[in-house]
Amino acid sequence: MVLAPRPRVHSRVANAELVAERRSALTSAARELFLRQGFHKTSIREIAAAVGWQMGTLYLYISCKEDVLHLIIRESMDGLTRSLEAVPQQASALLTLREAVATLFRSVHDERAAVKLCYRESDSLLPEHLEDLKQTELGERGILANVIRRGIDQGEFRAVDADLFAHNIVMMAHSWALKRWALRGKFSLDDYLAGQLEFIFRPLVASGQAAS
Amino acid sequence: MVLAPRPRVHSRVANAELVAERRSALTSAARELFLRQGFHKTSIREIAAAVGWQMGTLYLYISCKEDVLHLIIRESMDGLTRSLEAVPQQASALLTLREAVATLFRSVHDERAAVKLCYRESDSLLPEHLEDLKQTELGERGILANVIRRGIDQGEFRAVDADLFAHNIVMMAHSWALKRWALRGKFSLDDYLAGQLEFIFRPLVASGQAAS
Amino acid sequence: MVLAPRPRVHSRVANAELVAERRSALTSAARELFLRQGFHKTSIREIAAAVGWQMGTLYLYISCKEDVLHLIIRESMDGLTRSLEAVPQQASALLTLREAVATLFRSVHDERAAVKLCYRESDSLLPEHLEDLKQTELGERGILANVIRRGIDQGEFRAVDADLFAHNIVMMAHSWALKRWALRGKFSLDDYLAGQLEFIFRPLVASGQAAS
Amino acid sequence: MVLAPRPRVHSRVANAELVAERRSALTSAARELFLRQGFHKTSIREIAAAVGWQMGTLYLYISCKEDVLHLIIRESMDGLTRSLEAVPQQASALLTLREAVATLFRSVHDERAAVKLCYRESDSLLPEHLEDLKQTELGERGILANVIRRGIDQGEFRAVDADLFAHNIVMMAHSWALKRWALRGKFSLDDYLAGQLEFIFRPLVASGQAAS
DNA sequence: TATGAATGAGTCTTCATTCAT
DNA sequence: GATGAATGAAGACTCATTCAT
Repeated sequence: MVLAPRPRVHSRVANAELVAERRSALTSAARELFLRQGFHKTSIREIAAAVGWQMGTLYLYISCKEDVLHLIIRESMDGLTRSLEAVPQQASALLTLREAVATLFRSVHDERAAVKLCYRESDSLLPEHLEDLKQTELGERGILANVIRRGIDQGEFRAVDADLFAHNIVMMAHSWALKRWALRGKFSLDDYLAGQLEFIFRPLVASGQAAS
Repeated sequence: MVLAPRPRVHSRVANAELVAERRSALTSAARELFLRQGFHKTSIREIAAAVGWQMGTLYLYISCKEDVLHLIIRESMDGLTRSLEAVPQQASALLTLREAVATLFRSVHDERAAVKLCYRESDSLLPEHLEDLKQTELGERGILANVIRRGIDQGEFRAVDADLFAHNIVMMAHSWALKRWALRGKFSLDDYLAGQLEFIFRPLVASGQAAS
Repeated sequence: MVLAPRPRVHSRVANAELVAERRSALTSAARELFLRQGFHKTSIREIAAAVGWQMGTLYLYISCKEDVLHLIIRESMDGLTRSLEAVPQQASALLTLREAVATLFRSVHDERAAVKLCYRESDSLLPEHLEDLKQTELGERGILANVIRRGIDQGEFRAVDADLFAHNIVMMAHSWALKRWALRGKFSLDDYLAGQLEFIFRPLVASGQAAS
Repeated sequence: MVLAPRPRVHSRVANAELVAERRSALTSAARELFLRQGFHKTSIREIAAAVGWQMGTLYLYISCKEDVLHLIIRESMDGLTRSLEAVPQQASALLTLREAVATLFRSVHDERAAVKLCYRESDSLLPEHLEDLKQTELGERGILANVIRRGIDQGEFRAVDADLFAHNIVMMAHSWALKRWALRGKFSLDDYLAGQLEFIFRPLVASGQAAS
């Protein structure tokens, strides 16, 4: 499959280091604003003020408001993917998957602001940025699905639908960011992880006893 | 627990029947617009035009733009709750839950437009309307959790965390609306339901064999 | 030849009389501003202030800044065409042409503001409005050319190129508006008309003596 | 009459040769842009990019955007004047005028881009630059008027108003640049020249037969 | 001489809401 | 109960120009 090249955000400034530095300041200021008041209710002026820039300076580093959202989301999603890819592939698919799930949950927890933004504001993204986001998410799911497939091949796991299973795991992680209001108070992140691991491994391991 | 009274949308028109009739026309026109282009990108003018009203008329039946969103979401969510409450409580918790899950998935499928709106635009709701939405969702989860608890009490189910389990089921349903782009093409609704039932009942029934 | 339908300026207001009245106030205020400071240097805010409206009100009657320019130009050009069409067709082509030229010069004098705008700002017009302007100008030229052709057919005029001749007459008229700085001081409008009539009829009448 | 000294465009660079060379590159790049999209719709950034300079470099050779327009227009108009002045003064005023008209038409054809700019954008010029342009145009008209006056004095031409006549000739030339859309398709430049010569000499020569 | 990041006032346009009729 | 013209603050984005390096 030929993937479209990942979309780039245009900058009027040539110096790549400077661009990276400035954009980092930009995203961390804007992320907070977007999360607090949403993309549409945040004005470009507020963003500039939050970073401490003038309006014109802002537009040296982006070309439209949507770019800011894209930068925030991409930064988080890429970090999340990298964490997942960094999980070492152990001989045991089960142990690998356990580690991957824990990593995923923790990353989503760290990036919960961005994850919420993805669900709330993805329709504000430019089409190519939305497509990029979808591909990234499919990539993450794919990493999990591959571990599951390996476990099935190795006889560790029952022959479940790996894609659907991976989808469920991703949604478990995302819902920690999306539904904190419904979970927080009852669960800490570790509680939540432990609880969900039970539901993940119970249907996966043949004997019915979850890995502990 | 004392619940806040459900918020009402103020109307300048006295005749309750007329109000209901007009609002029904309003929501069905607006739902489509909101889904297609989002709440913020849809102007109140477009909505009026879509229903065939003048601007002034619109404001006889609502008091602000956010009311329209609330009306749409509440209508769908209430319908969804009613469907779930209508599922008959059979002696077997397992059969009851099966039926409830199927009902939930099908309702979410029918109301997928509104479900997407809930995730995308819930921050555009007025605070009291958002709170109402959350309570409604907790109510749905509670219905499922109660069936699960009954199953546990009756010895049909393993002693899982009923709330967390119910939460997972709700997210499975919602993700059918939220992630159609990632599932459609691989699954029909029935495929999806069948696949997820496997994952639902496998960890629930003691022997490890899913109900079929 | 099939002409494109004349472009209409969209208005959000239904009442046609009101639209006409408001637009008349609009154009007379904007004409002066555009003439004094040019289209680009005149802000839409200034226009609104000059008519005594709020910004929103302005956009009830036009849909973009370019519409204002178009309204001004079309109003003048249409008036000019009507004046020319109103010149009675006498038996003598020569007398008819004399009258038409005088009418044209006087109309251009009256509408000199708009004529200057046409030359200066025509590139600011929307493409369809520019095309409309060109057609209108060709129409005016055509009226003169037809009289000339009739004179040739009737043996009153020498067999000149009627289109080119009409073009020259139109440019004589327009240059009264365009080059006042180069003519005024030396010529009054009547002087200018008398002088140009000499140059118009000298090459036209066979014997060489201009009509007086 | 004492003329104001011709306005100079200020440059921060001392080396006169370098300035001339750079400005030549500047005007040829900007002329095209201005003609294609107009003065106001062309940004100083686009101009810099078209010449291949940085923003700062541009401002070493001009002091404001209007200077660029002035440089373009003055360059063309001066060339046009020089062409006209280079026409040899033959004994026959008629032959001299013929040659001058042909030269004028051809120069305007070559410089039609700049001529259009003069009419469209002259109001964007700084006042002193506009005045300079007017003086230049009056100078051109004066050259023609002088030939006509000589012809009258020598008894070759009828006693017409030389200034008005010269004005008409200039407008004939300019309208080739301004109204190509209305003439092109019917006339080549040579056709147009031949046709207009007829109208020029017919009222000028006593007997009524045009010079051929 | 050349660079290029920074400035900040300014641009056109939109839109939720009101109220006299 | 219905109308629809009017409001005016707010929106995103541009751009000629400068100045420290």
